[in-house]
Amino acid sequence: MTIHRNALLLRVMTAEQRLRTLFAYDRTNRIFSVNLTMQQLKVLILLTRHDGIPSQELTRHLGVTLATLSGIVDRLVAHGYATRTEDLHDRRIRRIHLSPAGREVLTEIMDSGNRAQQRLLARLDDETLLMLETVLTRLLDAARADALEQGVDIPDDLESHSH
Amino acid sequence: MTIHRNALLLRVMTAEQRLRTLFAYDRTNRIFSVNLTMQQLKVLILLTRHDGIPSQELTRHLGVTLATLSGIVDRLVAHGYATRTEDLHDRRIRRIHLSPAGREVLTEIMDSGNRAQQRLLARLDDETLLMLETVLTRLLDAARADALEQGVDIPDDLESHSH
DNA sequence: CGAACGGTTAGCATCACACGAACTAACGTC
DNA sequence: GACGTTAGTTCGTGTGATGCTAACCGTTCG
Repeated sequence: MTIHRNALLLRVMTAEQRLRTLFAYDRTNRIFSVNLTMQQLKVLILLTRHDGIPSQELTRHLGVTLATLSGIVDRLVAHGYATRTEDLHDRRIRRIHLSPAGREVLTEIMDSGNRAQQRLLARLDDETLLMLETVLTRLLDAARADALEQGVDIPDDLESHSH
Repeated sequence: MTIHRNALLLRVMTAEQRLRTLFAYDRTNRIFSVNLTMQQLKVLILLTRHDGIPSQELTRHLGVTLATLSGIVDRLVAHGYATRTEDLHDRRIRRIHLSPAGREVLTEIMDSGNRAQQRLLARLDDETLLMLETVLTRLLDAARADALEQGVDIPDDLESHSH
């Protein structure tokens, strides 16, 4: 049983990998049209998981000084992708937030294969779609259980939608 | 029927989006540790779909001159991420190839949520895994049909494994 | 009040990219 | 073979982003 299960897991992961390969490198990806540097992208990614993070903490994640980070954030703010606010309890602290435009551009970059994938979904018969829905629902349940075990934050919309 | 199907498609896509959100912004992503600029990353992405592409075509995709591209490729070659070869029929033409190291780093960047995803798969019961396998197989079939219709190249390992 | 802290600014250096110009090798046509 | 065109590389120049240290200012805390 375990051997069969391992083979099954492997088959699933291999198939997934292949699909991902097909989608991941879509050259219509937003990354080709957006004007972001790597450090800017890294900050945006960090803000997705830690919106409102203080600058000091960002410097630790990025491994740069406050002076450098200040410049990076300046330029993100100038692009409209991030905003700065003062901490409520300590006015020295600047909290850096992802702006709606920043979130949007990041979503577009990360959703690189979405359009192609939607084309594929439209080709599936209803039975397969229902199966996929079941699987995804169980995966989301597993994700929530996993997150609980890891003590990891779950995005609000994920959590509120479970009920 | 169509209304039901549309609702089903929407549910599937929404669930997928949620899962993707969970995985996409993992800050252990290789992107935080690799020393690549955006233009270099773009070239690597392009090479994944068009390995051995002539320089001239790369300039069109990137929207830069040959002089600029030459520098970018120089640095990718220096990093060990790409190689240059001469075209077999026209010795003026340089074909740019993704190196194994280049492919590896790109795979690591794109597979940002892979470890977390494997943890989730291990939580699924066999029935769900079998359903997932069926779905993925059908998705791959759809992908191949889609690619044929679009006249798009399929990576060799995808094609050879269908038989 | 003074020391410590968080963030910003200025100055400087480096790197990558971007372009046009110049150059060389290669190709195709006459 | 001569010639015009093409593909790519190199060079020089300029720009922007990043990276650091030092100085500065406002804020916090003992």
